[in-house]
Amino acid sequence: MTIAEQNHDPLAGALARLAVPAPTSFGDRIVARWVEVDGPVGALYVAFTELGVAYVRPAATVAGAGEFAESFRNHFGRPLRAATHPLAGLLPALRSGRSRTLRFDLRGLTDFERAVLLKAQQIPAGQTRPYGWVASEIGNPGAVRAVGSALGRNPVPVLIPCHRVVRSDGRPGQYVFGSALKESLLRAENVNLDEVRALAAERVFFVGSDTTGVVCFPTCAHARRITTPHRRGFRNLRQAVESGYRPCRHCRPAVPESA
DNA sequence: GGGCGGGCGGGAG
DNA sequence: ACTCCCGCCCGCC
Repeated sequence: MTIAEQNHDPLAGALARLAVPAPTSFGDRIVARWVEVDGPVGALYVAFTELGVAYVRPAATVAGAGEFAESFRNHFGRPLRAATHPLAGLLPALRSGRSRTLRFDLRGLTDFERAVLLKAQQIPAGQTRPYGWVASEIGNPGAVRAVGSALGRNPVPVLIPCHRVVRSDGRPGQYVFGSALKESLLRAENVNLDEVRALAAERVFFVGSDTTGVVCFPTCAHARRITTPHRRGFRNLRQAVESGYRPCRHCRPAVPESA
């Protein structure tokens, strides 16, 4: 029986009006859609609801679209069907590594988890920040491991770039899909992991310019512009501040909590 | 320089 | 509500 036919039946019509309160099509309010798109290091399955992107998996980490849809149903309790075309803005976001204008459906998450993900989203492509930085920035400087846990539950990896959150000793750290994929993602956006590693071997985790007196995380766009003769490395931020440097306003290196 | 415990939020009973 | 227990950690011995 169609909606039009129901409308000729007073009872069915009344029920239909109760059951369909919103302007968008009933189907799209229940059924989420999925697409397969090219990501920076291979294909991605991307599911989205009426609110935005809700679930992302690298195609290589699931057996196929069927398993992806089943996993989505388990997590979100609603069906998933193929979309005719990708969500607007999805492909540009993947191309640029910037997802700030893309909409996400993060309703299933706690406030803490959302705060962590929104902060991770602010890390520019090609740069990294430590877990402790995310914790400080969201106002919970001690919640470092909780940040790791929250990132581990990121339902929309790659798009919300939890792979840009790394260990403070310069190593990439763990990743939902393994640290190898984390490294690949970082290399794909031209993070110089070899340089970071070389600096870490010399216990350098912050880089400053002796002309500007500004100290940055090594991957900060401003740190990369410092010419070699003026580049100065620091083991920790306290050391830099004691030498008269101030934290960069763009990458905002945080004071170690135990200092 | 590797191991250890502090530390916090979340989730399962 | 109140345990536990765990985690993409951190910095200090």
